[in-house]
Amino acid sequence: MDGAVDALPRAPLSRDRVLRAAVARADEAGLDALSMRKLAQELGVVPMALYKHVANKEQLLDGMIDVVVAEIEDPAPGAGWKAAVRQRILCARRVLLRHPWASQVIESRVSPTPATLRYLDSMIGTLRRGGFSVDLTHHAIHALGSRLWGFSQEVYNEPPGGEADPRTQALMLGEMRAHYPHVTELAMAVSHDDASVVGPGCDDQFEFEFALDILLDGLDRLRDLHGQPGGVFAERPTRPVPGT
Amino acid sequence: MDGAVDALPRAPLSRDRVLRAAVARADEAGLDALSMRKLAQELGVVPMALYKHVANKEQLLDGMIDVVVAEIEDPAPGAGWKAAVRQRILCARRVLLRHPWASQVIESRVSPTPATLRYLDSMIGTLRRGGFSVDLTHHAIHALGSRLWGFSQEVYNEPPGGEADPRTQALMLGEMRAHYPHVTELAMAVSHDDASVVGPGCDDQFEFEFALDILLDGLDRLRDLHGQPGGVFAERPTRPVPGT
DNA sequence: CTCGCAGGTGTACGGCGTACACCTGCGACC
DNA sequence: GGTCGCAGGTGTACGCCGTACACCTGCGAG
Repeated sequence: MDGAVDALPRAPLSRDRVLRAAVARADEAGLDALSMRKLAQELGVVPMALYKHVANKEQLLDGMIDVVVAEIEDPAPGAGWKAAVRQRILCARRVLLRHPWASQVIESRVSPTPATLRYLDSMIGTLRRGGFSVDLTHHAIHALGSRLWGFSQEVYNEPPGGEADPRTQALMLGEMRAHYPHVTELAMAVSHDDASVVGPGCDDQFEFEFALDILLDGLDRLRDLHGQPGGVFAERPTRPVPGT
Repeated sequence: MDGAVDALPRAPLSRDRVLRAAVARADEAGLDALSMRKLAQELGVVPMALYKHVANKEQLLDGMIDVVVAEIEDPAPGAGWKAAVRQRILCARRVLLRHPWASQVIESRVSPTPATLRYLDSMIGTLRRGGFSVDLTHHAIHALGSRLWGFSQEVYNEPPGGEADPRTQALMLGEMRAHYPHVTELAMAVSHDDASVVGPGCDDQFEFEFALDILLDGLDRLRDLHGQPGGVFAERPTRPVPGT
């Protein structure tokens, strides 16, 4: 009974296999459904086996981010800095839309992993070659913030209340209009084709690019001021004195 | 032994007391240190007692955010839209710096609470009175994103490796320079006064205002285009057709 | 006087991350 | 060819978490 029966003796684990399985599970079942125990089960292995390949759950998450960030393609060479940055960030966004859990995890990381450093380095390089001073580059990276990684940190998409029957919904609408008239006006205008206030209603991709372009245009303008004597962001501007 | 001894029979719980205690604990011990059990213990009560005042932990977090957001002061009346928005957001930032855990919690909320709606409503109102069309207001809110709440969603502040003895640190610096030259250049320039690459080194407040001003200036420009015939963000512009 | 109910309690369950001791099978080396 | 070490998988156990559910208790309304 125990001879050559167990046909597939199960491919051996490896850090890579663990990470890929974790990413897959998070993709299809969400981040909450990703526990060391469930992941181990999915790999046909006892939970503690994972710890031979990742130090702990934090490092698992680090590794998962590395996998995801590595999916962001290199920029097409030859374009201007703005097109290159824009294209790359939109690519990052496409990647992150494939892995909806990733934004939350990226936010929670405390120190960068190799793939993120590679990405950052390349992005910084693009700006520097585009004529940005070191300092302006620094500010630009901060200003882009999470948009660098392709997500936008939306405020609440969902109205309160969720779905309810139309009658109470109409009632809630009245409440809303009374207490938060401006929010209501905006929500109604945005979802003008829908009958109700609910639903995403707004085009996330548009909003993302809208803000991205404001930032890129603003940075472009500042870049042009660079270099002239006393220019705003010439190399080594005086930093504001700390602690005032 | 059990007469009038237990001098303070403990003030009765209330939703408000629970929320304030939770905020206090998170402030001083961090979000990870906030569990229903610990919170109950701090209130001198058995864990399940809390559930008479909040439905579950999610609702506890919602309530905590409400407490924090309510601390954001109303704008001084009479200023222009830009000054009003700017001042209010900087106030929000001061509040959030007092409650470092709050940004993480805000991000994780799924539907808004009363105080956040109040805040949003007021912010939208300021923009509308400042001459923004409904649509441009909508885009503006999205573009500001988490900056509305006073946080900026920073990319990693901390370099990899943490603190180590100077020798290995110098070694790591070499590694860094080899693999990530642009990141290293930037990091060195930013922390030019420190001897090492580590440390925050950069002025978060400056970075925050830098990005904020780019956005506000960009929005201002778009606002000026409004209203003229065929203007970019006149009322009811054609939305990009979805799904292309 | 009693009845109901808001508010506090006790016990228990299932899930989590992971420390620690253990086993096992394979490749290196004498 | 025998031994040894060690990488990799196992089993058990601990302490923490959120919270369901039944229970008690004391107070104000009737």
